[in-house]
Amino acid sequence: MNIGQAAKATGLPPKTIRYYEDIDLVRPGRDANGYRAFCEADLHKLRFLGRTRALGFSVADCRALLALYEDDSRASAEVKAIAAKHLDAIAAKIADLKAMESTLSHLVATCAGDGRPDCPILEDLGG
Amino acid sequence: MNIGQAAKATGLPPKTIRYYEDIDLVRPGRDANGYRAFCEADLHKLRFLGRTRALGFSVADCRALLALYEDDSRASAEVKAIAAKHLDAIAAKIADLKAMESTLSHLVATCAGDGRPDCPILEDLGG
DNA sequence: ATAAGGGTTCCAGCAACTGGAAGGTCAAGA
DNA sequence: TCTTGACCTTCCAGTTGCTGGAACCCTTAT
Repeated sequence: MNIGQAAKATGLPPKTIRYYEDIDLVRPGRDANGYRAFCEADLHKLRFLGRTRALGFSVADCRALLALYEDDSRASAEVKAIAAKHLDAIAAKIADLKAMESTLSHLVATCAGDGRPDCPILEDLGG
Repeated sequence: MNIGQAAKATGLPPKTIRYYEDIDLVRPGRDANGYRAFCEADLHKLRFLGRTRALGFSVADCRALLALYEDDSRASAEVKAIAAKHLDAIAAKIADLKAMESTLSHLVATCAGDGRPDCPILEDLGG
């Protein structure tokens, strides 16, 4: 199976798949003509990576999770630790964004948004 | 006033201030010895940039907002448009993160996190 | 024969800094 | 006076996770 087919099968762009090979996340074989040859196990890994990335894990975390996934003697505590830490990071980001949203929505609400120069948004930003 | 003083006065790291000069967001003068010389207007700009960046605006948006700030004949509609668009982007990010948080918190809650290999997190990620 | 539509590699660039190296400047203390 | 330490300068490289593009090869159909 070519990279194009693998891309369709996994939902990842070909460029991304090449990149994942480049950083050794996946190691497809090669056909005689030099084309990458993806087997089912490769596709499975790629889908795994797609899901972990979609959950916002860093590539480093994805690598660690993949290694744990393939290690039958893993301790689930290791997995949970990575996930819990990421969950904290997500919560922190949400809090940051909510603070920005709160500030900004107040400002936007009070700005007339017409042709005049008076602007509470800029007044606030200017200090 | 040196860059170190300016950094303390604005809360921005010296490296960041140099970077902002590099991309022409601010243009401090120079002393005879080659050191940057920041005036009050420079500090004011830097504080403005610090606040806009803290609200999550891209540097491109910050540049546009700064230009509007310094343009007495601006229309507040332009400012509001930029801010409203950013507000939408923030809301979208929050939604994304909340979805991740929801999925991940369920998974984390169901994982024993002990020494055994059984792991609902990995089972889910594996498909 | 050729054209379209795959595939390959490698290099550059994005955002917004940050770290570090190599070196110039300045003020204070022995 | 010399030196030490804390500044400052420039420039280059690295970060994260891809993405775009150039130049070129392979396969299949017309």
